[in-house]
Amino acid sequence: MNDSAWSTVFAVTESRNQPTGAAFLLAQLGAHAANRFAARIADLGLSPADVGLLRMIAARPGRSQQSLAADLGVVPSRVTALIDPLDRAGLVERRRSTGDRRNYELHLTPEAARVMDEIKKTAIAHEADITSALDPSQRAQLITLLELIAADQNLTPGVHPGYRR
Amino acid sequence: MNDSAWSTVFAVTESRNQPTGAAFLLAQLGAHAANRFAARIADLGLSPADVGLLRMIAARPGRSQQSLAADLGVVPSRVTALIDPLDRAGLVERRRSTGDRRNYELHLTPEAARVMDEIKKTAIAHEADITSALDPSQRAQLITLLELIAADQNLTPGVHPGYRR
DNA sequence: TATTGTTATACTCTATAACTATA
DNA sequence: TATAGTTATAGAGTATAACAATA
Repeated sequence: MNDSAWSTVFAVTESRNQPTGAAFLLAQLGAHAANRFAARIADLGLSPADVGLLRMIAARPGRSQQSLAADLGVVPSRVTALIDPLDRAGLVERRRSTGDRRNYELHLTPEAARVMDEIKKTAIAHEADITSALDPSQRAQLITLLELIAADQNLTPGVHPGYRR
Repeated sequence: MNDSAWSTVFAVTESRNQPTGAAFLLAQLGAHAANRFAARIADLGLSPADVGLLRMIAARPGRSQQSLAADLGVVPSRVTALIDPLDRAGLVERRRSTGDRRNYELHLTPEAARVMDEIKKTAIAHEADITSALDPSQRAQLITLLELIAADQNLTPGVHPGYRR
């Protein structure tokens, strides 16, 4: 579904030509921010899912595919498919656990470390890009308001709801 | 991909435990707002796409599937699949155009008019729900800041980017 | 020959279930 | 028997291409 289509989905004020509510603006800007980030990391040959996986492994090296499946909320067979390309790309290494030879210990390769640096640079550039219209005071104000809403909506700080359903 | 997964995708500040950037908050709240709206209209037996289609037809009754395809940014065969369930549900009527019998003129049924009322109520409740943490002045402030960003990012007012790619 | 809409086909994403190796 | 991971299969969503009816 493209731009025009989504505009009609979230429209609130039918009396005017354009939807103007805060809910619509949030959905519009949120999708834009997510799309822009996806486009940026696509230049690195990665998908948003790839970045998530790499970060999860970086945060806890040696973790199993099962633990990843649990945290991701997907079935184990899905993790196989998600890790395969990263393995083939030489970014993730599957090492048989010495203690329990049924499971793998997932590790990032040295190459992945270089990629993670690029991802970090990309994330910082992305943040600057998205907020470039605001001065520092406005940016702080925006974050305050957004955090008020996030708390009110019972969103876990730092946890993105994804796009499911 | 679920909550925890997405949190790692957009993380900006690796030195802290949580991502805190405005870009992340926008993506988080935008996805939340879109998900909540989808959940609400699911109670009406509709998908976000259905709502978009109904609104597009309501805004220009008699329009063809081709024009819908163009505005939606999808191929004509996709429109067939999108309209079919709405037709079967008795919400959209395909009338052969008398002038050019190749195309249909799409119209909403009286039943659809009742559904549109429900959608409107839902959208208003949704807006109130999402912004319930803010007082009127804060809500105006938020909209101002979001509109600054939207303009800076060259987003067409009232046009949602969708979740493509 | 060009256009509107449908059908057939294929590709991607994801889940369920059966299977292998290990415990 | 239970667990980690893989493979096989199926269903949803969407695009491409071939087709029928009409122009």
